[in-house]
Amino acid sequence: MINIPKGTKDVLPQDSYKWRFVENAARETAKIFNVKEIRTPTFEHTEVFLRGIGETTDVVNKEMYTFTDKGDRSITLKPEGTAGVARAFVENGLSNSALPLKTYYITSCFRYERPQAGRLREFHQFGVEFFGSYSAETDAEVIILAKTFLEKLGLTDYVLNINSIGCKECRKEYHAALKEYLKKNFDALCKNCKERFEKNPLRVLDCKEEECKLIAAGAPSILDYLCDDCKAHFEKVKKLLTAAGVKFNVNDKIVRGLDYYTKTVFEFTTDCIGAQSTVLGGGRYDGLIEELGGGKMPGIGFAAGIERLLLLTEATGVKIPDDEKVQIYVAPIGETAAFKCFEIVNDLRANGIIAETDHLGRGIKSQFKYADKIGAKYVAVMGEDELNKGEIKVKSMADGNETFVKVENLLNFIKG
RNA sequence: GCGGGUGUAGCUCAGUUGGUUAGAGCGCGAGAUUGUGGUCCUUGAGGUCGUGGGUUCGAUUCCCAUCUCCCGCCCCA
Repeated sequence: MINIPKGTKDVLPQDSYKWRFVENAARETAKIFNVKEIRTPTFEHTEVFLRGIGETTDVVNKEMYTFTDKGDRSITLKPEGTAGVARAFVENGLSNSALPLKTYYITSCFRYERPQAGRLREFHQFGVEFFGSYSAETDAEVIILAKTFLEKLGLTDYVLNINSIGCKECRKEYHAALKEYLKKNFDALCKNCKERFEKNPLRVLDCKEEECKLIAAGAPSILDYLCDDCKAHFEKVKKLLTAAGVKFNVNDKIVRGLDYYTKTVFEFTTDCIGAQSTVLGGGRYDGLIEELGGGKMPGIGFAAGIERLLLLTEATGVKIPDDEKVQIYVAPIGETAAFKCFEIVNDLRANGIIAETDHLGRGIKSQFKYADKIGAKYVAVMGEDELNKGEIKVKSMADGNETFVKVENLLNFIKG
């Protein structure tokens, strides 16, 4: 037997309706916010992610599916959605379109990691990217969109954390202050954080080690170092969210692991699905388009992990509506009747009825069993008698009532 | 990349202190006076007991290795 690659999952026919439920909620939310779908390739030139996500990040350093193709090009399966969309934005000259340009996608992403609860090597994201607006209204709208989406799914067990990590300018000052502070506590830091000190001191704030948490608690806050513009921006985002009735915590310890983020960052987290608690995360990236060779162009977006959302619906008992059931199973008895039933079923389907009939030449009894299993609302039996009279005997599976219906009236009978 | 756990039927799991044909429930198939489902009953199919070595007269059971899946670290959605 050949088995599935590590860290991947089959979505089986009996479960796929749950995925469609999430995807439909995503598309409906996008529609209301006038967000248009964008589809970019599953793989890109590795360069896109090196430049976009940042060469020092863990995602780029140790988690990418990178290979050389037969034309000697370095290709990488997308580990996230934003960089590819940004590349498409630049390449297609979308800065000349009506701005802001609001896009979304539902896509597979790939990261070479050890699988665990809520973490797979191929996973799926619903993501949103807005381009062309610096305004706080845009930040607030993106966050409200995210919340609307989660609400549409019926989710409630989550909290929203927001922070501002400043622009290039104020982050520089903060970095210096943070390093100054960390230097004083350097010996108490965990092994990992000692390395982070040089490469990415911000990440120390995010460390889960007890000693580091203590040190992080006393660290200077980025919020005290924001420049006037960043500060005003963040204040306005908070004000807009509050006015919109969005509950949030300001958490100056949240840091995102992708280099492109600036100013507003946010995470919707839950404690219901294990250690991988972020179900949706994102932020502003005002330097990304330039990094990929475009002009000066702000952007902001988020991505939600579909598998994690599905885990959360399950963990919190969200009721996902059942998949569509077969409306009528047409059961023939004998060859001649089977021919007629095939015709009847075709006709019902042509009229939009979910209809099914025998494929295996089964007896009437097992046809009923089958019809029951697939959840058929009605079973219509056609044998010699019915064939001769031009009728069909329709049984309601819920109450067992049987009615003789003229074949030409069957469609109307089913409809109501 | 590092740690802990796990691996017996499609699924959930028993079991063998090493000994002839390896079990249950669920599911699946067939039947219960041959034109009627969901309950009950009868019956059937389905496992090289994760894989490869080793110990042994004999291993699914003991030992070693390896892989898988699960959980955690790291990181992120």
